[in-house]
Amino acid sequence: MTTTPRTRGPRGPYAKTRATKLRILDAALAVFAESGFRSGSLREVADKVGLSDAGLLHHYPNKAALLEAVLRHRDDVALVDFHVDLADPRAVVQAFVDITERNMHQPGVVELYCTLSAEATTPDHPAHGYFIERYDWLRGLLTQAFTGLAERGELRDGVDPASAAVQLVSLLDGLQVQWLLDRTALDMTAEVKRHVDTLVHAPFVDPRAA
Amino acid sequence: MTTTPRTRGPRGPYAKTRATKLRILDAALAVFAESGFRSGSLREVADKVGLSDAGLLHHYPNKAALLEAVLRHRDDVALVDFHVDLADPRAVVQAFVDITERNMHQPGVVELYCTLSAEATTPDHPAHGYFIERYDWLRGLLTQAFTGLAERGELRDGVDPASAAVQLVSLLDGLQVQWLLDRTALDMTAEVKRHVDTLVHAPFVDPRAA
DNA sequence: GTCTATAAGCGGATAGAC
DNA sequence: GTCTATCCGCTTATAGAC
Repeated sequence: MTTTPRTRGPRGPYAKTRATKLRILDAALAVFAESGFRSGSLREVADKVGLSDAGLLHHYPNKAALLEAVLRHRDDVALVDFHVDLADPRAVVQAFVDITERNMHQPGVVELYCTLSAEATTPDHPAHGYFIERYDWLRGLLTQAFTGLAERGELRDGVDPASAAVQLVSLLDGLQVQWLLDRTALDMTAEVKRHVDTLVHAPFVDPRAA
Repeated sequence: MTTTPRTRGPRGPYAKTRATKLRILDAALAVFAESGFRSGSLREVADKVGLSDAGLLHHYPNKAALLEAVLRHRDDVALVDFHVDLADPRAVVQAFVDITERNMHQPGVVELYCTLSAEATTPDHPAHGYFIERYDWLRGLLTQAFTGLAERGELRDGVDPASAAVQLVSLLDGLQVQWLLDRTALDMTAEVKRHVDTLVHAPFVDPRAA
């Protein structure tokens, strides 16, 4: 008794529902990015899609479910682009530079994570657990990468891998706030590159160029 | 014709008003810190103080005015503690380490700036201008300090003062998000010290210890 | 699958009594 | 200086028609 999930496939059954859901996720991303989860309203999302409130709630049972869907969808999309060999420390670090570069061309996504991560620091926020896990994962990934670099003797003396991981993640987040406030104030990619160069024995060349 | 400002002085006229206003500012800080400006409600602030909504609005004409008062008050308080010789580059950099140390003992204040700065990245936010100016000021202060260190040959080779300024400010902000999410995840002060040590020729001793 | 109607509540802000 | 009363708008969510 195998039941095919009927929402799968671009042209399968429920194709229209699937398309609507994607449009809803896009609109919700924009609204939550600009106003956060608490202040962003379902009505504004619905208006953007051309639906009524009730129409929207047919697809996602409530507001928190919609937020979770937005975050899960972003993760899915990100994972498609971001297929990096986790065993290659240089590739992992380079990926963070690349992501920064890409982020400068999608300010909406930057705004989403910036706004939500701050909002979600309170324990009762629906995305609180999500962000704790996310940062744990990011720190772990980078700690492993820096450890790998250290073993190859490519890390500058006195640099602690776990510490370098925390600091790189912090740098990315902090740069985003200043960049969102004033996009002429700084060049995010350049700053991240410069920072990485202070950690790793120069020159840190893109491993894909080899 | 000199008119004495009657709200001045701890025991002068309107002393009660002054005390009430301070209690309001404390309560508002807590509410805006936890929920941000948009989601935080005047009612919650009023309840904390033991006032009605209307009673609160007698002291501050509207919500935005209350937020501005909170931020201005925080600046006043901070300036009292933070009287650093701006001509001494080491003292300025050390002050940022000290502030981080102090912040770990007042998470409410950290939450306030973390939440509001993210929320205020949208141009229509009442604190948008405040945060643009604040970051400009912080970057300028640190750029000057790092330039001074460079002139004395105390900056590591290849470190650009303006870039170091942006990165230190970013690091502080980013650390705060992760710290608020999980206070066991990292030691903010230790990370800031470590970062400064990678910029300045070690050892970077507290100038007050000399 | 999307709508209208409706419930039930909270939001900021004003007017005027005390 | 603080209150009560009130206005009006916006919020999420449900029920049921189409």
